[in-house]
Amino acid sequence: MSPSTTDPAQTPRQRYRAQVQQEIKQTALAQIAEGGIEALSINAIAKALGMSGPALYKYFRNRDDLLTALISDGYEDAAEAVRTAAHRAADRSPRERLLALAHAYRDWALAQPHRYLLLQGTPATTYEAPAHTTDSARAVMGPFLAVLAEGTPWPAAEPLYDEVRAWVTDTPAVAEWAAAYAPTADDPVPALAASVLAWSRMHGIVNLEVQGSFQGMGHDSATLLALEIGSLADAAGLPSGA
Amino acid sequence: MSPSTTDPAQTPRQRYRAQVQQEIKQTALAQIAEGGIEALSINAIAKALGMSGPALYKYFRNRDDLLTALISDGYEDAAEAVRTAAHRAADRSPRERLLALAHAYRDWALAQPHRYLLLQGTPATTYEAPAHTTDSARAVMGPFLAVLAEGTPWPAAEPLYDEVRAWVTDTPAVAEWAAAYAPTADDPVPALAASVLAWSRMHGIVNLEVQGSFQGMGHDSATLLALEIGSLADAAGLPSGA
DNA sequence: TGTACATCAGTGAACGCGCGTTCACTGATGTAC
DNA sequence: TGTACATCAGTGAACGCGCGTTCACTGATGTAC
Repeated sequence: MSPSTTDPAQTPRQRYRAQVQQEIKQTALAQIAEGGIEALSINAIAKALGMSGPALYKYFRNRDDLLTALISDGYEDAAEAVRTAAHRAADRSPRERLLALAHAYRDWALAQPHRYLLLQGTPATTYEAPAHTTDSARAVMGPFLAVLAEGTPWPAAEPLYDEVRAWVTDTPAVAEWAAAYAPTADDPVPALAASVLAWSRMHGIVNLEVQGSFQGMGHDSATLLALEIGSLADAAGLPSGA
Repeated sequence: MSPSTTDPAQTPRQRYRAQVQQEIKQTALAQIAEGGIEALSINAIAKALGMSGPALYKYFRNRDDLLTALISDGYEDAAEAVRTAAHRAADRSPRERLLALAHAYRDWALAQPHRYLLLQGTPATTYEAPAHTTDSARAVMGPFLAVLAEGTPWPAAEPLYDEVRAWVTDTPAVAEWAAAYAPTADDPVPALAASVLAWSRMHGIVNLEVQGSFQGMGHDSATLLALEIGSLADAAGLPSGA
């Protein structure tokens, strides 16, 4: 939320510029929170900030540029939230750490649903997702991989192994990513497969919750998440002892 | 897709009216397929059909009305697809039937992603979901419940039971729904809890796939779905024999 | 320290656009007697 | 069977609106000598 609060290497002008840019993004988020992506309007933001419309073009090349920045920020922020949870739970058991990560992600999503939907909601067709989105998603997923690398191969997940292995060998970026987050594992495939499972289970729950689809089904999603991620942890052989 | 193709009880005028209404909806879907919900425009539809803009107001009160109709149709169609799969797999084992339902749902979603996103994508904030949406979702979920009712209570899912039980007792519509799809079960709660799990697992996978989030993770979602729903079937005690 | 110049944030007018929606109307189709 | 009337699909003009974006500009801030 507050990157580079004060960087002494910046000139006053640069600092001012960064600050206004930040204000624009915040106002944009407020608008999206209220009316969805379609409510994001350059002119309306300018008005809210007491500027003329064209002034914003000094800060963002166009509407898509602004949207891209918001999405990037969102991924970074989510990754940060997950990373923080990982640090805080560092001395707990792997099983508990995995649960902590999942709950942190959910909490982040629920605290600012509009931002979550910016990342996971319907992709705007006009807007072309930049390539680095994939990297950003991996930054969020990384800590999950790291924990799951402490587990053991898992017979039931084997059908996925071939595909996941092909993925790793075909995509250098993935190999690097796996090496970064699961450096001790001699074969990252089982942990990667487990990560994909964790990812889809977690998003299944959080998506439905954020979109309100669970309103008609009276249950606490936290319980559901604990159950699903917990059973995954067990299946993946994550130690639960202290 | 083609409700009431020819109903002899209708006057010619009514038939014509129904047909034009159908054409409008089809054109609307085509536009959404191409440019997302924000591309849905009364005027553009009229143009595509060779009519003047205001003519559409003879068929739909306004834009939201049309959108509501599209969503209703979508739910009905999805429910139909799931029901068909249930009938076709009627003589297979419960486990295989559950898998068939899930795959049918996924297939439906992948065949027309824009329609799926209409139901499961980001809710348009301007658009207020009508109450009967919940009923429609239940019509899709029903067959899953019916199959899962053939399973056995499942210790690991017990944390959910209390919440689900409260849901059933507090909501008459849910009790009715459960009675309709799981009539033989003396306690529908375990099957309901299992349904919620199936629902979230399935949507986790399908959502991510439809939104393209899985592009960067090279695996076949069908495998993933089979794995996740299969393990759920096992855990829920669904017989797999013929 | 003072002057000349460059940078750059922000303005106001203007562009063309497509949107949803209303209104009074025309003319064809169907209905009642 | 023919005539008078009602229904209703569709039109064209018009409404006000907000949008993204461009352009030539002003005036303040910063920089170089």
